[in-house]
Formats: sequence, structure tokens, C-alpha cells
Amino acid sequence: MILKEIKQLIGKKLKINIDIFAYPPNSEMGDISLPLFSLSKERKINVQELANDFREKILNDNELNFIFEKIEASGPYLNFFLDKKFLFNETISYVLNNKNDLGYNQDGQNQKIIFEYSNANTHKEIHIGHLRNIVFGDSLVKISKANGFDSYPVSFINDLGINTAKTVWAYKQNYSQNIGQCYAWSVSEIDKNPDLKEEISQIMIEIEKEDGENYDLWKKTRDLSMKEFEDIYSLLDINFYKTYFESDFTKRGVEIVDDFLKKGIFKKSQGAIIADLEEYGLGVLPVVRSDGTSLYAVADLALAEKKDQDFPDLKKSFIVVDVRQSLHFKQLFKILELAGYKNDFTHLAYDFVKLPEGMMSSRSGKVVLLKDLFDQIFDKLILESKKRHEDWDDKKIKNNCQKLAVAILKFEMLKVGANKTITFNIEEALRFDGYSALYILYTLVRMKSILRKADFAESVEYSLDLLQSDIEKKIALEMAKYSDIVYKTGQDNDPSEIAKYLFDFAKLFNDYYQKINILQTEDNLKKARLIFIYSCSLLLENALKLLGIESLEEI
RNA sequence: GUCCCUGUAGUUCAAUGGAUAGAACAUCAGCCUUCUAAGCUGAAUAUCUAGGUUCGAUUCCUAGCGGGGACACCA
Repeated sequence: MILKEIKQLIGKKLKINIDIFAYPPNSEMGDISLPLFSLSKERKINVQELANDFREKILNDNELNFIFEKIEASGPYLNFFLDKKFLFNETISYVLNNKNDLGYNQDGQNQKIIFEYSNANTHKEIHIGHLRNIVFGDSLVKISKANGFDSYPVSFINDLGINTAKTVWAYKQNYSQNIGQCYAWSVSEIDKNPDLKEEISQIMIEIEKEDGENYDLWKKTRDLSMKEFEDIYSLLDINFYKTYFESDFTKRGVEIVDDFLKKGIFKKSQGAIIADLEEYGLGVLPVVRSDGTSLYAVADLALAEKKDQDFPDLKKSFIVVDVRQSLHFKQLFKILELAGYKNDFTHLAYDFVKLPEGMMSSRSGKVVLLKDLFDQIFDKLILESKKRHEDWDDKKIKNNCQKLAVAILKFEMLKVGANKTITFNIEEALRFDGYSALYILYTLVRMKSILRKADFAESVEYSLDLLQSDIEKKIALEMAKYSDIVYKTGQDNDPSEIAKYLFDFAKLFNDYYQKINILQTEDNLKKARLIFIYSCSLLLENALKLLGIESLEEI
């Protein structure tokens, strides 16, 4: 928090907007900088004069001058050097006093918002595309809470798509007990023999009628799918406040469709029911098939209504779905608007996951399954772990590696900017160095190990004035930036900014670790350094939490 | 064809319109009787093209070229 406060203090004194502050490219130039280009133009004052004027004003202000070691005018920049004592004392007391909600702010004013994500299809297997969605959504909820919102994670399971009928058909042919494979196989069979479409259509009709052998099979296969979902949620430690099912919404959805037909929002065309949105430049959205079965949008309409009932005073409803469905949501929101819905729905698009050889597709079976990827990472971790810790028993190794594997999976998905396609490369994911969860967790474990060996207790007396090294100052400055990062990540809805911060912070710490020995330091300085390291560990743990990553004591 | 995203090092990614364009991996050269070497240090390598706006453009605008995606019965 402190950096933001310092900027605010300077801003108030100089009567400038704090958004123009920047950071110098390297620490020799200063800790905070103020570019004066536009200000000098605005105020029609020469840059040098302005710099000197600002500098004088701050240095002559007794409430401000003790914050800075020096202030330098460097060309068109005014560079501020923070006083070390001030920086260490402010930063560390902030961290120690706000252990559980580091970086939190009240920007959200406790407004109620929903994040709807993990809108997976049953009757298909969960692949790394779903993983990105789940992990991304989970992190957004956590980040928005840190920004003061009252956020709820919600999931809408698509258990009624035409894919379910296809899977049921293949399952009946005794093709496989594996429903994911059933789906891919049915698609290729239908490609070969288009007459099967009629048969699939009959199955779909039966499923919607909730009656008959096909409906029973649908229920059975759906349960198999849901069991798999639950297992994966529990592995990833993902929890939903509410889970909605498409199959519970079609009945009400059909009533809404009738209503919208009467109102003229929908119309019949070529035997189907559509929303014609050409006049808004949004094309046409088919809502009900010509065989009378429902398309995705039907349930969406009923869900919108349900959210209204379940979440009174809802400020915003984010729907986290990948960018390929942008048009669909523009169409849906337009329809809701035309029907007079007031809720603020926002499609939070992120880019999808593809493989080096091209798109993933459940239809063709060209996917990397989450389970398979997890197993590969897990097995490799086990191998490495056993090498390093011959004294650990199997249970400890397994436990540790499972947590690590989950952390690695999550981080791989979150470290790439939300609007960037992830080109998923399995070899890279299996490389446990560089920009990875393992690197960060390893750094954290190093901190914890030192604290353990030193029998660290927070209650000891210490004086931070003894901290003098440049690298310690760099780290403290980075800590002081954390609140700004949490805020900005919340604004951008992009967890990759936290991921990058974590990595940069860990790198700085590893540099420190290499350069300075803590355990063998003289006692008073050692006490100061231990409290410093403890603060670093709290910060890392807190930032990891925002990505949904659990920290570890040992690796 | 229309619309959306995107183009930075060999590869994968960074860079609120600001100072010398950062990392990671891979490559090469070093560092463990010392707090976990899954670590650290060093070397080498990049803004698609052409205009424009600006004191200043990787960033904004226009055009072109390249990549990806969406566009009526998939979700």
C-alpha cells in the first residue's frame, strides 16, 4: 500500500494526477519517477524550472522530506529516491499488520458480482482448454475479492447439447465405456453416414421429453461425466457457490421462447425459431431446431432470469467463456436487452488453448486431456522428488507432488495474458524451471527453510534500521508495489499480471539468497533479516493464493 | 466476403505513449566442504512493411502483408 500512498502525498502537494508517475528503468536512477513533458507544456514552464520547483516544494515540506533520501532532476524526469529506513519500516509493518489481506483494497465497495465459469459439456472429457477456463475463473473470483467485491463463483453445466445424444448413441453401440471416446467416434460415424442424423435427432427428442430408454442412458452417462467433473474440481480445489444445469432450464426456457415469439423478438424461419438481429449487425441466432429441440440459447434465457432471482442486488454478472463465443454472447445480451432485462451481463473473453499442430477438438478427439497431462507431470515430479529426498516416505512424496502438479498446471494456464492464445507444448509444461510455479514455490521453500533453521519467531525484538543493502531495498520496493498490482490486475481481469509479479519477485529474492547469508549473520542484523524474509514469504503466499495456488513447506 | 483477435530474439512470452525493448527455454562459458543447485552469474540474438499523429510510437490511427478465430439449426 505504501507506494500508492507516497504517490498520493506527492500528487497532493504538487497538485498533479498520480497516474503519471512511472518507474525508472533501473534502480540507480531512482525509485519513483515523474515525467515532466506534458506538465511543462500544460503549465508553460521550462522543464528544468518545473523540476527544480517541484523538488524544492517537496524538500521544504516537513511532512514529506523525510520520506526521501534525495530527489534528482534528470532531464525531463524528476526522480525520487526513497529513504531506506522509511521504506523498510513502512513496508514491513504493512505486511505484518495485514497478513491475511495483503494488497486488498475497497475498490469494489462490497458490490455483489457473479463469475460464471466452467460451463463445460457433460458427455465430453475435460481437456486443457477447460483447465484454462476453470483456473482463470477461479483466479478472477479471488482477485475481485481482494479488490473489495462480494464475488460468487457459479457454474452452468451444459448437459443437454446434441453432443449428449451423439454420445448416448455411441454408448448404445457398445463402442466404448469411455464417454469422451464415444463422442468423438459418433462424430466420425455421422460424417460417414449422414442418415444417422435422423436417429440422433430421435434420441435428442426422447432426452428432452425425459422419458424412455435413451433418457435413462442419458442420465447414466451424465452421472459418469459429473463424477469426473467432481474429481477434477476436488483435485484443483475449485468450489462453486451454485451449479446450474442446462437440463433444469429448458422447460422454463421454452416458455420464454413462446413469449418472445409473441413479442416479436423471435420468429420462425425454415422450420426453426430464430432471433433475427441483422439490423444490429449481429446476424441471426437459431434458438430452437426445426425438429423442435432446444439449442443452447434457450437455457441461457432462463438462466438469466434465475440469476436475477438467486442474486438480488446483483451488480454485474461476468460470463467467463473463451473468445470464440463472443458473437453468441453479443446476440444473447442483445436479446435480453430487447426483452427489457436490466442486469449487467458481461462476456469475459479469454483466448483458447491450441496445440503446436493446430486446434484442439473434442469432435475429432485431438485433445490433451487434463487427466493425462496431470499424470505426466505428477510422474515426473515423483521421480525427481525421490532423487532429492531419499528420507521421505511414499506418502509424503505423493502428497507433495500432487500439490506441486496442481500448482504447475494452474500457473501454466495463468502466466499467459488473457487475450493470448496458449500454444500448449507438453515438453515445456514438463520443464520445471524458469517461468514456472515450481521456481516460485522453490523460492518460497528456501525462505521457509531459513526461518525454520533459525527458529524464527515473529515476537522477537528487531530493528529494521540495520537493513542497508541495495538488494534488500529493491525487494522492499517491489513489496511496496504489490497493492498497485492487485488493483491493476482486478481492473484488467488478467491474472497473468500477478503471475509475472510473482516471478519477478522470486527472481529478486533468489539473487538476494545467493549474495547474502542470513544464518551466519551477526545477531541483530540476522533478526532484522529474518523478519524481512518472513515478510517476503507472506507476500509470496498471498499472491500465490490469488492464483489459486497453495504454498508448500518443503519441495 | 463481413467482423474480432494477433504479428517483438531460434522458440514461448513481457513492456500505464516515455529513459538503454525485458524475461524464460534452447545454445555457449562459469559457480555446490557454506541457509534446498528444481538455484545463481556471464555471453549472444528481436519490434512484419509503408505512411500518419506526437517533443517522443513496440504501444495510437490508416493501408498492405502474414497467422488465428467467429459468422442459422455445435456449444
